Amino acid sequence: MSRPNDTRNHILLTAQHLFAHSGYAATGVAEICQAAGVSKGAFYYHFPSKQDVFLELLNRWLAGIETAMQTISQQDQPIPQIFLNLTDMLPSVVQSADGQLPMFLEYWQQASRDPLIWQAMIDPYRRFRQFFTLLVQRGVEAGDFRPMEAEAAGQVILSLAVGLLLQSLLDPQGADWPALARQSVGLVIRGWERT
Amino acid sequence: MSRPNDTRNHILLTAQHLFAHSGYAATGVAEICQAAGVSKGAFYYHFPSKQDVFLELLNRWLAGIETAMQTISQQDQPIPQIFLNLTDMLPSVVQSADGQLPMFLEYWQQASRDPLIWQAMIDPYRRFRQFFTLLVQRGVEAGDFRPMEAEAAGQVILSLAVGLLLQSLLDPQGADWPALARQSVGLVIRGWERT
DNA sequence: ATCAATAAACCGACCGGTCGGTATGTAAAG
DNA sequence: CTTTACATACCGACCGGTCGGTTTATTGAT
Repeated sequence: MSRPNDTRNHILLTAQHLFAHSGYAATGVAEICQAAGVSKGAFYYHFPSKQDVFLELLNRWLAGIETAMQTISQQDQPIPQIFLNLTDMLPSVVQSADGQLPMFLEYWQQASRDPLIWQAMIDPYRRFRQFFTLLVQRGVEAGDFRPMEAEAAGQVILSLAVGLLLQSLLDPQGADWPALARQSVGLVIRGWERT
Repeated sequence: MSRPNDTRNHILLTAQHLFAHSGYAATGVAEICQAAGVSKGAFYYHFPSKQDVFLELLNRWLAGIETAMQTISQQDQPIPQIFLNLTDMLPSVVQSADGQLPMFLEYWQQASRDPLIWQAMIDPYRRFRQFFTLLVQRGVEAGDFRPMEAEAAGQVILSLAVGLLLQSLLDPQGADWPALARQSVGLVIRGWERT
C-alpha cells in the first residue's frame, strides 16, 4: 500500500474533475491542490508541470477507449451488430467517471494547439479511423454490407461518433443522446446493408 | 465614412484572428490591442468586456452560416443534390476568413461552459437541426429518399458535419477534408435514396 | 530493540509576471 | 462648452512554478 501513489492518483482525479468543470486554462494549480487537500509542494513533487497532469489524463483516456473498442470488436457477432454495440458503449467510454464528458472537448482543443498534446492524440486517433475502416471491410467481405468505399464509410462512422459527442456536450438535456446515437448509427448502417 | 466603426471592426477582426490562433483564454486584451494598433482605452470604449467581443464574433458567425444555408436550400434542385451543395460550402462557411476554422472549437467550448455564450448558440443550433430535418422530409415527400425517420436523419447529417469539422481541425493536413466531406455525405445519402 | 542516518513525501510562503478592467487625461469635432 | 473617440498609466487579483524547510518512512549498524 503505497501512500505516495495514492496521492498522485488523487491529484490526477481531482484535476480531471476541475478541468472538466472549468476547463484547463481556467483551473489553477492552487485550486487543484486545495480541492485535493494537498499542498502545492506535493503537486510539484509528483508532476513536473500542470500540462503534464493533463497529458497523463489524456493518455489514460485514450488507452481506455482503445481497449474497450478492441474488446467489443472481438465479439462473435455480425458486423452491423458490432457497430451498434460500439455505439452503446460510446457514452460510457467517453466519461470514465461521472460528468467527465467535457474533458473530450478539452482534450481536443488542447490537441489542436499544443504540439505535445497533439502528438499524444494523433496516433490513437488514426488508429480509431483505421479500426472503423477495417470493421466496414469485414462487413463487406462477410456480405453484410453492399460493396462500398470502406475508408469513407469508416470516416462516416467516426465523424458520426465525434459529432454526436460534441452535440451532447452542448445540449445534454436536449435529447436522449445514447438513444439518439443508436438510432443515428442504425439509420446509416441500414442504408449500407445488402438488400 | 465613420472612423469609430472602422476601429470597432478592426478590433473585432484582430480578436478573431488571435482567438483562432491561441484560444480565447490565452489571448489577452493587451495583445489584441497591440495587434490592432489600438490602445486599451479604445478597446474598452467600444466593448464592455473581452467576453462581449467574443459574443459578437459568435453572433456574426452564426448569422453568416444561417443565411448561407437558407440561400442554398432555396435552389431549385433535387434534395440529394442540395445536401451535396451544402457539404461543398461547409468549409467556406465555417471559416469566414483564412484560418478561422479553429474558432469553431472555441465557440463550442465556451458555449458548453458560459451560460451567456450558450444562450447565444443554442437557438441557432436547434434551428440548424430543424433545417436538416425539414430537408430530409422534403426529400422523402419528393420521392428522392425512401420513407424514414426524418428527425434522426437530420441529426445524422448535422452530426456528420460537426464531426468532420472537428476532425479537420485536429489534422488539417491529414486528409483532403472538403473532398472527404463530399464523399462521406454522398455515401450516407446514397444509402437513403429510393432504389 | 534501539537509534542514528538517509531518503522520500510533503508543506506553504513567496516570486516575477500577466491578467481583465478602470481612472484620468486630451485632442478634435460639433 | 460638450461630446466623441481615443491614449496612457495604473490597479488588485491571480497565475504557474520555486524553494527552504519539516515530517514520515526505511534502512543498517549496534
